Amino acid sequence: MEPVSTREIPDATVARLPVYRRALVDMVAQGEATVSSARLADLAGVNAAKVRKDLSYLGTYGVRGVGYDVEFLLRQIGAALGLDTDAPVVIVGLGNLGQALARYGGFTTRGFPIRALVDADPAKVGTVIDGLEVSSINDLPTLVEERGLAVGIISTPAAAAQPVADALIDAGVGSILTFAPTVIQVPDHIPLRKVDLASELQILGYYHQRGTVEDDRTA
Amino acid sequence: MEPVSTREIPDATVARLPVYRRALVDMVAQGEATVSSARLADLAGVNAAKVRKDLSYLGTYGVRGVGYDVEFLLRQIGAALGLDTDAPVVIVGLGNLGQALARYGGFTTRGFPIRALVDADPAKVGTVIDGLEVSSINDLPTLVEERGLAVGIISTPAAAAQPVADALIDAGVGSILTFAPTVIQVPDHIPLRKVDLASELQILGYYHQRGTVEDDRTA
DNA sequence: GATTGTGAATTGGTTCACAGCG
DNA sequence: CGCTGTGAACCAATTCACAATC
Repeated sequence: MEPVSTREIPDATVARLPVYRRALVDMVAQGEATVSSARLADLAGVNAAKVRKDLSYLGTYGVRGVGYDVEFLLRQIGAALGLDTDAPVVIVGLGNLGQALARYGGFTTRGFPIRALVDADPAKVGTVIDGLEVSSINDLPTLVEERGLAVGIISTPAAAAQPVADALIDAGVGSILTFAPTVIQVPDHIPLRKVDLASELQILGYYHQRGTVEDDRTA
Repeated sequence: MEPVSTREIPDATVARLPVYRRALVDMVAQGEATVSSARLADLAGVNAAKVRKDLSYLGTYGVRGVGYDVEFLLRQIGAALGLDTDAPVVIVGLGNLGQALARYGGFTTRGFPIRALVDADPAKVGTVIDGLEVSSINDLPTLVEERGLAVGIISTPAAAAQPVADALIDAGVGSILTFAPTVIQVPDHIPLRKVDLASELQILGYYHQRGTVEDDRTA
């Protein structure tokens, strides 16, 4: 039994794999059979050397003088990302954002079906969003067990985020994606990603200002 | 007239400034007057050396043996991020996500008021979301001029994202935040940030798999 | 005595450039 | 001949560790 992927893949590479993956999905749809690093780089918005180095961490799957087999590469990337098996998702916090995420098709499409919705507000518990009934946060342990929930999405206000994260981890959820505008602490073995909408705008603000500020002396 | 901030701030530092900023806002609310790099590091989920180095790019604002003045530091970070002046936002694409963003309070709070909503679907044009009337994409140039729109948020399907980005830039919008699951190309002088929900989950998938995979040989 | 500010060391990531191979 | 795979060179970011100084 070979392990599916043995080597360590650098973080920066891991973060680009989904982008390559999407480009490859499009290429399959177009019926293209092989792809060069230059072409894939173009579709992914990076340079060709980076594509080759990134892919080399997965294995030596290219053919010199030819390129990479599109379908094969797609499977390898999928395997590296663990997309072979579904990872059911629970969304906690059904405000504007949480409800939008619940209805958003993009997740379910590949490997991340939304299988539970949870909110602290008793008025929301029992309502149905996009065909799923909203549960109480107290039911998390049962839900995780019964539905095999693997990923928790936190879309609560900042104040609730840390207790919710704790509850998710206690209940057995294995990784967390948070939209709450606050820092949350999780044990080392729990992968955590953070999407912070307000921060994104502020970062843009910096570069915008930099670009538009007149030079003091135009010497 | 000194320029507000002259030196180049590293990208990684810029991305952390909003996090420090939020911690400082909380501290002001708690009435704390000074903060050490260690404490701020704790609140921001990073280490103290990083905080000191990051802040040193803004200027030498600390006092040895004491720490940083909370309010003063907050103002300096705000200035570095260009938060002194509002940057009105237009949201293009009012599906689930776009509508949720339109109603999401988090933006408006600090410096990024949502001032226009745009959708390609004629059935949506003229409807009102959270007090704002939805406009046609053809009206972008007029809207940008009349409302001083500075930031465009793209929450359209992938296929529409590039033309929408082009239209935003043509109309004079200065920076772009995109949620569309595709690569977009913009001229060098336009700051662009990308939030990709499906990718985030896939990245989590990698680390989850890594952590949970049994070692081949448990030697 | 406490805590900053920062050179120096280290680590991680990107890019170059070319040998290797189909 | 074309394109990959990868050492080597380069650059950016992080961390260390300690002198400066309130």
